[in-house]
Amino acid sequence: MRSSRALIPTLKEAPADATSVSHVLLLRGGFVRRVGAGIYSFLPLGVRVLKKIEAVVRDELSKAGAQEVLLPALLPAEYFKETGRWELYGDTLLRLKDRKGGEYHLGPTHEEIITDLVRREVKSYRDLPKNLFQIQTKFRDEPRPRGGLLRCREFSMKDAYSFDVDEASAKASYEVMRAAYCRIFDRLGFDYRVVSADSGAIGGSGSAEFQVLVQSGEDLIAACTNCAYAANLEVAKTHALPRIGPDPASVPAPDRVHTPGHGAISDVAAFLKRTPDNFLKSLVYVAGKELVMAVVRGDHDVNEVKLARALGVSDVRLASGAEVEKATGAALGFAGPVGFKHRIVIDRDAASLTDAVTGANVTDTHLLHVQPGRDFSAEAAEIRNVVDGDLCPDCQSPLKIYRGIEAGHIFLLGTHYTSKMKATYLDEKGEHRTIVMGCYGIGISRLVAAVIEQHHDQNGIRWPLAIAPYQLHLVQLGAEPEVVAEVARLERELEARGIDVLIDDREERPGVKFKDADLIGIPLRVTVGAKALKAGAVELKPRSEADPKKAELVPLANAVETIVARLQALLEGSSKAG
RNA sequence: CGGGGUGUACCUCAACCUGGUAGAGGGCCGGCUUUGGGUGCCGGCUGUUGCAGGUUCAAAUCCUGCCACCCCGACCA
Repeated sequence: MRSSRALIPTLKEAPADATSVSHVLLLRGGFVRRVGAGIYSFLPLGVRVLKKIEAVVRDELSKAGAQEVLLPALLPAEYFKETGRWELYGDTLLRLKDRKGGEYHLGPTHEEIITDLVRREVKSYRDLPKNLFQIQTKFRDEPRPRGGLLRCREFSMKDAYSFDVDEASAKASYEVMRAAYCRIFDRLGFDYRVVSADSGAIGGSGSAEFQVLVQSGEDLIAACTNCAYAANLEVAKTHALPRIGPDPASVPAPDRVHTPGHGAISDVAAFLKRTPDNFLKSLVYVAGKELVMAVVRGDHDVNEVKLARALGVSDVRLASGAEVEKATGAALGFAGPVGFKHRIVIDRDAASLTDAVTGANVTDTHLLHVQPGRDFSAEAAEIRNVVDGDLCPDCQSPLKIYRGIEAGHIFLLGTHYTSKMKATYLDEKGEHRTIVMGCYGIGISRLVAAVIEQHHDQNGIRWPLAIAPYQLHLVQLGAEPEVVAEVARLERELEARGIDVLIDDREERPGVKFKDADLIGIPLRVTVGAKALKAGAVELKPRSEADPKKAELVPLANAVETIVARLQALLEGSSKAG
């Protein structure tokens, strides 16, 4: 492809509404344009990247035994009504009506639709297992789209669904998909971790996320520095901490202390000359209609997802200042578990504290010498956030906290959907049994952004070869006949070798072309100009080389072979990454 | 949905506070120049100042309402 004929509108300046690196570079490089909040058009370069990612995904999934289908995006309401998700999904579901007033929605995910297909077509244990996937546009009316392609309301997703005769078989299907996902993420050149995760609204019994590790990621994950343990902070566990404080038997009775104006833990700690880990931090939550106090060590934070799970509710919210003051009878900052009249949940590592300090439920007052279990009773559970340096629950090595982008998520659904939708088969004995299901998602368009978040420098994108929009950027400098002829020869011979070449034949100054080449980020660049041609050579420079002057002179006679060899080496390099 | 912010040319922004004919740079078009990391000079095109009301002789500017977008939080591929 020749740049002079292509639509590759690069921008010198970043549009003001883009903040994430990938968003800025996708706009500046001419890959996408914004149409509305969380709605994007893909330009030619963007489409090429999408297609390359899709090709890798299709290849690995078909190797894993999955078959591609294409389900509609426009869906009658009846399917989601059947499983209750018509109500459950809430405002995230994009609903619409047809001319007759019939209720429809745009598909945010397709468990119901695929299950309906399978229950109609699969009748016998002989028909199982099945694994079906599609690559399709999904619609979710996100409360807050952000970061360009990182979180869209319309986005491309690969979703796969497995159907098995029983749990053991479903688990095997799940493991096959997990392995396929690892190969996909390896081939795409990601630095990623597979982490245990909460199943969330999709439901089901187990799940793992594929988290691409980047500083700008919105998810927090805890990963062991020694073994394979890794988990989303929402579910991460730790080995119990050693007890802090003296022998419980030696702790005197609680004693009030005047702490005027010192509500915050750090303030009181400094005022009382103690460290925050001597404190029991007490937060009042509303779970359903019930008030609950969550108690963690002063240097720890409550994890609301874990708290909700410990309480057996779907979510909790922090009580308002007024609610807290009504419940404790004291100003905000002086709540404590001793004498608290509602349910109390204490974090395991707070329960082992002895001789602790807590709020006294009296304004400007704290209690010293508080002893969990002796002075108040509470249910113990792991309800705090894991922090850097906590110990791995499996091997007790230190955990480290990373930030990540959730790029893939796999679920063991069990019979969550199939039982509601009566998707059954006849077993060998002629008895009806419920199909066991798994589902597997990859955010294809999100991956485009994730790649850039992980592969860029101050000059632009650095695509891994496997998904670069073109494999080679041929930069033509000047328009002397010998330059034009050499460019044409390379174009012909390289394309004959099956290489995707983007040729910058625009009438632009060299600086403009080099800047654009760095911005667009094609992994290998060949420069054809009078200067090198005089020496009978062209210049070769990988995008990964930061030094602008460092280019390799390659004699014309070897140019094609050298380029092919370099691309081969790059491909092997990127598939080893991650 | 809570909090914060922004809407002026294709892009980045100024002018708004203190009302008086809407500007710069980049881009784009033309000319000359330059030709290995966004060349320099000259000329040119581009606007219902987000929308609707209101106040005023006069509104980008002040007031009211609405809309859109971005960022931070609660949710998710």
